[in-house]
Amino acid sequence: MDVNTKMTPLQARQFRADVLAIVAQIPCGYVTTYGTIAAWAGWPSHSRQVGRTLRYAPESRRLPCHRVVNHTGRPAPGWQRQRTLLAAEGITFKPNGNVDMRRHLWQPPVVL
DNA sequence: AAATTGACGGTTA
DNA sequence: GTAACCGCCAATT
Repeated sequence: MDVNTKMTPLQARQFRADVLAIVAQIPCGYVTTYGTIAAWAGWPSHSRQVGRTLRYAPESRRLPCHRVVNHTGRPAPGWQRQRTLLAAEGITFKPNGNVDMRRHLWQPPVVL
């Protein structure tokens, strides 16, 4: 689709669905970033919308949304429990409290 | 309609 | 390593 035009409501609905589907694929012990998810969903400049989607994502989906951090490895602001959940999966942190992205960053499989 | 906000990304100093 | 910016865009005020 045309990435230079505003999202139609239909596209926004599809985007949110794609975001949730991608999050569901993040393996245990790994994390990915908002920007990565946005790009794989087909809207590379919509990383903020990924964050909004996950914030409003219902618990009933039981998605591993704690495995999504920003590009510096910083956990979501105002959600202290996320760090506990990540640590329980074996995620290691840098001295500054961010996720060690070099070890745990997951990227969706490249389509050849 | 205009300004602000935010679970963000990237560059520069 | 940190901090200050700038770009981004739907939702909210």
